[in-house]
Amino acid sequence: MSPLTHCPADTLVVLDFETTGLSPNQGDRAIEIGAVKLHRGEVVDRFSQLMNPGFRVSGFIESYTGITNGMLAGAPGCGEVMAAFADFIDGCNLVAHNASFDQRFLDAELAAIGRDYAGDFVCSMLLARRLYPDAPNHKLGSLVAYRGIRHDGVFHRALADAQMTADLWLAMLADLASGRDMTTPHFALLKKLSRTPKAQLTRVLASLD
DNA sequence: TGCCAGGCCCTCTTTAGGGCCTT
Repeated sequence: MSPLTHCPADTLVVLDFETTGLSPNQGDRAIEIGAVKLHRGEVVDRFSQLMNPGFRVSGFIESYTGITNGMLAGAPGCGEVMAAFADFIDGCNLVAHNASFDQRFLDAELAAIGRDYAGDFVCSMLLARRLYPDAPNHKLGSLVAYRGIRHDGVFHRALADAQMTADLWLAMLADLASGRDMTTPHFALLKKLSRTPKAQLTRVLASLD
């Protein structure tokens, strides 16, 4: 059976975690997952859920995310939420901003419940560094402003950040498609571009023409 | 008591160091 049997190749999930800190290896856990499922550039589904990590989050995290210990007290545990999320992604390819961060938490939280995923990860930040080298910086909020993407002013909440990342992804796809036949998702191509050394980028982009 | 991430990228590099980005 193909790993993408349940999730077509032209469907991908853009996701974002809010967490208790920076490293699952240091005991940090996820506290919120938000995701937008895109099919041929259109939003077809969303996933948004707080989850209780089993301990109190720091004041910094409460302030940074707006997610309070009170909000988490009534939330389901990480295992229950992540099981549902594993069903949601179900073989889809995945996109996140600074994907190495979200991938670490996805790996850790799914491993904790004996689940896995089959899709491939691409990092929107690495791709943005290639496509927008003149941006002030490559933080998600800065890129959204740089590219003129509309948003609702909510930052550092999982679904809002996932939606902005999805919009940034589609904007980058549109910029790449300018003058090119890019009617298909080209997920593998975008992953290749995001990891192309700077010195080779011009040649790779030229190969698309 | 003090410390505590990790992958990618650039450069004053490659026998390394430091900034960026995520919470």
